[in-house]
Amino acid sequence: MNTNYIEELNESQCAAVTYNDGPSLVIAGAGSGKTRVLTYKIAYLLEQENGYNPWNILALTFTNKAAREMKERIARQVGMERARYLWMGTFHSIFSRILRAEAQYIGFTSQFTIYDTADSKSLLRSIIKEMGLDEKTYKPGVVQARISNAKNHLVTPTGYAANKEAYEGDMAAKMPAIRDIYTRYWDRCRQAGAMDFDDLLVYTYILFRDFPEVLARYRDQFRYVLVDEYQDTNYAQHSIVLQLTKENQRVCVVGDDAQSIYSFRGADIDNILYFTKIYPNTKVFKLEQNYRSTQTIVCAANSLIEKNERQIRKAVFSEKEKGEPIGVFQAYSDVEEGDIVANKIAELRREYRYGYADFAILYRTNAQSRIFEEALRKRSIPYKIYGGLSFYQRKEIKDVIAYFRLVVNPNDEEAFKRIINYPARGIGDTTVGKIISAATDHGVSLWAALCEPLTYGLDINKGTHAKLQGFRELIESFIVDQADKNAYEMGTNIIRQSGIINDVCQDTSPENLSRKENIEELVNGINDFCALRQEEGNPNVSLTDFLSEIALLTDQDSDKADDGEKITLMTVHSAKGLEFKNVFVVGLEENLFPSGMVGDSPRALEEERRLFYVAITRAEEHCYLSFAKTRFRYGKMEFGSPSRFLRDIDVHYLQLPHEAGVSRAVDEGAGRFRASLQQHPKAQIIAPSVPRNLKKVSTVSPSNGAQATSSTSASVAGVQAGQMIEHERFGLGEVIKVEGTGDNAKATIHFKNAGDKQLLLRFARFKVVE
DNA sequence: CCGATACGCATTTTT
DNA sequence: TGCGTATCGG
Repeated sequence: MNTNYIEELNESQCAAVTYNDGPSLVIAGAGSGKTRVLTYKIAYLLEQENGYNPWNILALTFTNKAAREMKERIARQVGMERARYLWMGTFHSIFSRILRAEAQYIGFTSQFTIYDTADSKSLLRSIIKEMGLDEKTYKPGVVQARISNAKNHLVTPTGYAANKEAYEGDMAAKMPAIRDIYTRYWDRCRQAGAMDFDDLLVYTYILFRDFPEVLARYRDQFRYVLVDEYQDTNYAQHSIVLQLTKENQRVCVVGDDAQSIYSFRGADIDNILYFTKIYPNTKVFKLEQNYRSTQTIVCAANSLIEKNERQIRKAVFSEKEKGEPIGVFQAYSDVEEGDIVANKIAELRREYRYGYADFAILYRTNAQSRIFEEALRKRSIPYKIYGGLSFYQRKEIKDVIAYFRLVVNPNDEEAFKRIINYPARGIGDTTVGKIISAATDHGVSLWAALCEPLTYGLDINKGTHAKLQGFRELIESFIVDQADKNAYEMGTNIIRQSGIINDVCQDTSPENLSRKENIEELVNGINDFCALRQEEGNPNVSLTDFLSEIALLTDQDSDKADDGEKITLMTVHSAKGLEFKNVFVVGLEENLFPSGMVGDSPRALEEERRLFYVAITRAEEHCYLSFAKTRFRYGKMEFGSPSRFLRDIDVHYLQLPHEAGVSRAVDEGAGRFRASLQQHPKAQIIAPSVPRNLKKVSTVSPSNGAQATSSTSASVAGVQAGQMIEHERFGLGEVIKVEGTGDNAKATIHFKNAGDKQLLLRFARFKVVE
């Protein structure tokens, strides 16, 4: 069933989809169907006569979510059999896959650890200490940012040391030792068999640069490369894409320069602005019809972004109704701002019968959320907050994961330091310090030093020695276990035998309870993961598999199809790519939005303006802007003035204040309300100790592995095409076909919400619905 | 090795 | 203000 591209796409979309003779740049205005173009384009490439095989296509995104959604949409068009072989994923996940396969070329093993930003900061902190540098001058965060910046520009320690500009910059910042820190950091990561997020890019670049035969292999495989959100790529990403595509020029990048808001993470808007200079034969397509917002919203956003100097000019338009003007609210205080917004939401709900999920409150900084939480809670309006700690960043989870990491890669320094004395086993900082210096003196990993204390001249007493060897034996026993245990069995084992369970179960204080629940949730997660992989036909799911899966996962990904009817509270950054019927952009004050950090940098100011542009263009039907004249910040009352951005929007599209008549509520309660703040949203989805209704997973019983849980397998035997089933994870779906028999029986199922999947019936957990 | 207290500091965060 | 880290005392 070939897609009818002309009918389902508008003219410019269609042109962008069907042009594939050379490099192309698709400038996709907000709400213009960017993802649609990308998915149709890939489908088109697959469906053409003599078209591409799925494994010939590399599609890079920035989030796992985007990759997953796109893959599902493509699967709907060309079928899962083909879609599953596409190379589609984030830069980081695709590159880590390549690096694991080619690890030996660059002196790593395929088990290398991925350090997250906390790991890398912690390593930097200890390096700074070891070097005897002043931690006030060399703040780990600042040092980390500089090193990250260097890596994003593909500057290695050698290059950095030789780089005059960098050194002068460091001198000016009174941090001449950064180049030495960088060198040590680099070596220590290698010693630990670890890469940080930036390294995944740097080493991929180096791999391709230094081993032309490897590059040739991938270049030949990836006959077409597509990149989403190109405005957010950094120099390293740009360079790798160039390595892969310079020769055959089959590359298509999609993005919107007006939505480039991640320069603080190294994104370089010049990549998109000058793409046509790098690929001189680029054909440029502009998607200018906005299908999301009313004309008023689109025009207002246009009038705003027009004030930016650096951009690719385009004329975004909407053919939806004109809509209402953008309302501007002035509040006397931050608290009143919360009241105004909450009241307006209630009013809109009454007037238009909107659901709660149709509303979003967007702010510049996370700190602003509290005021709105309070206002909404006072009125019993349900809401959910995005942001804050992700599941995998919680301390207790990181502790458990550290065990996993050390078992998979004993050289992992950060994991080692984290658990050498957790749970407490009498190995203090002094001992760890000795291990570190012995290890660095001899150029070996901490683990190596621990295993052979004599060889590396570790000066410790008998008792300590015994404790260290006890730890070694513990980890080694886990390493041995790996051979015949799957991730779930390993996980439960480790938690029990390491003493974590005891530690957590000891006291029954409320916050400890949540720690326990989190660990249970993690165990459930491992179980789910194993089950899922088994359903997909991979019987042996190792701890390594689980680790490489979660290293690059973020909270946003664990898409808990949960909480429906709630108002969304989030930063503008995290709202990118989303849309809501009604959007409130709040805190439009100087020094807040635009952020006070922009100083007098025009580039930074323009980025703030783009951020505001992103915020406004999230709205489909109604958009409101608000500011407060006073606001509590850092414990003090501050006076603010309306954001200059309010004047950037053509007044023609605005409905100006409205001295909203809510001032009665003024500052009553401006004091504190911290006591009763709602828990982190994550808490709501954490499994209660009693397993979830559909699920039948025991976190306690041993040896229950991830084998099919009993209740379902009986009904599974007689599954046939045409039946409706309900899967524990994917929900409702229709059986398309069943192939194979016995243990190999496999069903293709079309899920309403999860797309097409092929599941091994032996493991599949679902029941037939009448 | 843990707890209490002091200090400093503070955007945004796709990986 | 309120959190996370640093430091000191038991």
